[in-house]
Amino acid sequence: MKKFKDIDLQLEIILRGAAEAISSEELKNKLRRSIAENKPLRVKAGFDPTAPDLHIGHTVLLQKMKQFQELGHQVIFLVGDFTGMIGDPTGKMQTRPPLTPEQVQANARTYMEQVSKILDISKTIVEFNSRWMSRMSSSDIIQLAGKYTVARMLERDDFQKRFREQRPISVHEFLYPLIQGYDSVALSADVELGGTDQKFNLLVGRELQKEYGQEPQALVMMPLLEGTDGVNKMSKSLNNYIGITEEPGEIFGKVMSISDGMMVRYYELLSDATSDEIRKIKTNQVHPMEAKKALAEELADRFHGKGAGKKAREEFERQFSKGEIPEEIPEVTVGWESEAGQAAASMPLAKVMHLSGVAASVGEGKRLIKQGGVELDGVRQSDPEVRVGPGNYLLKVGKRRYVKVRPNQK
RNA sequence: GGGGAGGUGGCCGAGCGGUUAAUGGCAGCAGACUGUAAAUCUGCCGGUCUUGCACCUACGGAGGUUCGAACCCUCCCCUCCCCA
Repeated sequence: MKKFKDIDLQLEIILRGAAEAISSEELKNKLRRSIAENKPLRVKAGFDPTAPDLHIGHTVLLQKMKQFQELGHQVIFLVGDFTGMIGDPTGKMQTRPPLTPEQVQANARTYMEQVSKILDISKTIVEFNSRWMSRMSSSDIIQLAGKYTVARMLERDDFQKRFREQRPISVHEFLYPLIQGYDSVALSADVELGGTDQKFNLLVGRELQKEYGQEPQALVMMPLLEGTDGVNKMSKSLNNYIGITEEPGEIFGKVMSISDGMMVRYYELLSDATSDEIRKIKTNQVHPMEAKKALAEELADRFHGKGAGKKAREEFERQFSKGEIPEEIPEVTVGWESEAGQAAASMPLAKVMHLSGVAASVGEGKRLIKQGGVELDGVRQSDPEVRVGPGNYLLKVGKRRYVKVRPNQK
């Protein structure tokens, strides 16, 4: 009974969806040896401890880790708590405030909770790079820094660009790739997984492993997932993300709102669909909307358990295909009070909207009414000054926001 | 150590003494069209109310000059560049 599948099958699974591998030849050799020695590969992937709220963009990497795991390899989930103090210079050049050990622990727990939706945690090694980094002395660090040259450091696109444009590069930013690379040494990684934006850092890992007498790790790079806007990479700060802890209906809805082009990409990077199924979608043999619903259902299921997707889908169809009101609507209690704290006979609808949280301000409420975006008990409102007395109301704002208003009168 | 540039609404970026709550772009929101898609078009886009060309808050911070300052002066904080 073989523990590992044969090389070509493994390789095919590993490279599926990957943007680049360095090199597939090396990877193949490592797999061959793994089979021969009946020894799993040590597969490392690093995560930043500052943002414990994962979105589906992060799961591209996690899916890949899961595939390694299912192939019988040892996956190492590395929390870059030490590197977090530096802040990866990729893209933004802001140094981040260092996290306290308690924060790191708390974040790590949250991480694990979310990651367990994809990975088998019991088979995952979780490491913190502070374990070895915080023990390094200044001279150790100087020694580490001595393993790499400035010229090579400047090969990095980001540094090169900033150097050319005479924008600042802090010296400590050079340490980031070195430490990330050293992590591979400390973990004796056979493979490192990362986004394409990590290419330079991953390559440094290979160099350092050579310096420290290890065989360089193979690299598997996954593309960065674009956000729901279809343009920028998915990120919380751009508010174009789909969080994995979001409600199934929310996940379903957000998937439905992406463009058809993005849908194909999401299929390739997130779905368990076979390449044959994906090809059918690409060639329009499936109605794009149907394909999108299937994807939305798959993802809702993944993060909320089997069945959640179907329920979200039914809810979605009721609300949008049939135009019915949703089953579950949040209720908000609103107090009808005048400034003096007395019970008021009536209040502007716009104010009710503000108090119930569907409008950021009374002014915005009026604006929404004026623009025809507000329905009260199914009747579209047009007068921004309408007043309503205390009572139970069903308020609809825009296409999808519903709220039930309950009075709270003293 | 010396010299210079700059900090404006979520972001980018105009304005440089008085109709400036502040041009424009992006993002966002609403409407139309749809498949809650894209593209497109339209409108909105600091807050409050007694809806007035009203009041409050806002152009890094604190003072000052002025009838009046985002715009001028002083001090402070911060960022960046050049020379050494």
